[in-house]
Amino acid sequence: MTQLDPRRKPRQSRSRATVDAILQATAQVLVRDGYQKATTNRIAERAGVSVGTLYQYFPNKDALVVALCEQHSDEMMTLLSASIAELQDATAERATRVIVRAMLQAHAVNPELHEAIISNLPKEKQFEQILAVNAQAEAMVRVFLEHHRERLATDNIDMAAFIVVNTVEALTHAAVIERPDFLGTEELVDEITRLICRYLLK
Amino acid sequence: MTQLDPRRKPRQSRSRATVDAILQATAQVLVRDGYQKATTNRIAERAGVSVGTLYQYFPNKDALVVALCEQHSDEMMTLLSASIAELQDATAERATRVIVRAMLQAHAVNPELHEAIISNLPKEKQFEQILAVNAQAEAMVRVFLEHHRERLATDNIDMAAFIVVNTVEALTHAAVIERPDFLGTEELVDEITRLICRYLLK
DNA sequence: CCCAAATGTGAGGAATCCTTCAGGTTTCAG
DNA sequence: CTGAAACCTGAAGGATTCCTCACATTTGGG
Repeated sequence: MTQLDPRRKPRQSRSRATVDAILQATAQVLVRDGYQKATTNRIAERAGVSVGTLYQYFPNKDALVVALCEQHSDEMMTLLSASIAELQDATAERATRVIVRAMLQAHAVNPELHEAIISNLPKEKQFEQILAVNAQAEAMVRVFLEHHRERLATDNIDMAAFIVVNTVEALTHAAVIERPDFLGTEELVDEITRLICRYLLK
Repeated sequence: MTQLDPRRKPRQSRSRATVDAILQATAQVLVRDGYQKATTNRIAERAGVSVGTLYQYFPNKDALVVALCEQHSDEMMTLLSASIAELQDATAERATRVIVRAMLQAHAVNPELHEAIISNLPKEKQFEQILAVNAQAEAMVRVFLEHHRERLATDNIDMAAFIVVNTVEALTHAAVIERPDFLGTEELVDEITRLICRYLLK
C-alpha cells in the first residue's frame, strides 16, 4: 500500500472548505461515473479546484477513496451503535427488530455511495473501514446468540451467525437499492424480523 | 455499447484451440489480478498468443469479458434448470430444498470467477447474461409462491419473492466464497431450507 | 507439391491518466 | 501595511493501456 496520509493539513477555513468540496465531489463522481471514470482531474473539476490543490491534501487517488470510505463507514457505524446501545436486556424478538431497523437506517444514509463503494470499487480497494463494519456486525450477532443460547433452535452458533449476518445485510442492502418502495412502511422490518426470529427460536 | 461480435470466426481446429486458450486466460487473469490489471497484453501473454491474435477474434476488451460472462452464466443456468425440471409437483419443503441445493451447486462451478465477475467488474460491464440469471431466479420463485399461495404465511407475494431470492442468493454466494468448510455436509442446505420454509409457510 | 485462405506476430500510434512543480494569489499575525 | 506562510493553478512529464497494421507462418484442398 502506498502513502495514505495527507501531505498538508488544512489550517485555514478556506482550505477546510476545499477539502470538504473535494470529498463531496469524489462521492458524486464515484456515484455518477463509477470508479473507472472517476479521474482525479474530473473530481477536481467538479470540486471547483485544480488538480494541484487536490494533491496538496491527498497524496494519491487511493488516499482520496480511503478518506471517503472512512467518512461513510463512520456515519453508518454511528447510527448502528446508537441503536444497539439502547437494547440492553431486550427480548430476542425486540433486539432483532431494533437491529434490522438500524441496518436499514444505516444503509439509507447514502445508498448510492454505499452501492458504489461495495460493488464498484475493486475488492482490493475496499479498505479496512468498510470491511470492519461487517466484522463488527458479525461479532455483535455472535454475542447476541450466545446470550439467548437456550432459546435457540440450533446449537451451531457459528453457522447461525453466518446466516443471520449475511441475510440481514443482503436484504437491507438490496431493499435500499432496488426496492425503495418497501421503505415507507414498517412492513419490511416486520418481515425480516419474522424471517430471522422464526429461524433462530424454538 | 461498442461492437461485440467477433471479427473473424475460427474455422480450423488450431484457431478454435486459440479462442479457448484466450477465454481461459481471461478467466485466470481476471481472478488473479482483478479487472483493473487484466490488460489485453497480459491476457494474450498468459494464453501464449500475441495481442494481435486476440484482436482477431474479439474486437475489443469488452467483447472478451462478455464472451466469458456468457460462458459462465450458461454453465450456471444449465445446472439450475436441470434441477428445477425434476421437481414437478414436489411439496413446498422438497422444492425449496432442491432449489437451495441447486443454487449452491451453480455457485460452486467456478466460485472465484463468479466472485470476480460479480464484485470486481464495474456494474456497467456486468452484462445481460449474468443479470438474467437473477431475473430468471426471481421469476421462478414467483411462480412457486403463486402455486403454493394457500399455504403461505403472508399474502404479499411481491415482498416474499424479494426476500427469498435475495436471501438464498446472498447465502449461497457468501458460503461458497467465505465458508467453503460449510459445503462438505448437507447441514448448510438444511439450515437455509429451514430458514426459508419457516418464513414462508404457516 | 502448391498456393490461397486462415492464422499468427509484435512494434508502436493514439489516447488516457496520475502526479509533479514552478510560479501565482490570498490570508493573517505583528 | 508588510512579509511570510498558507493556499491555489494548470501545463506537461512519465507511465500505462487499447488497439492497428504490415508482414510472417501454417494449413488443407486440388
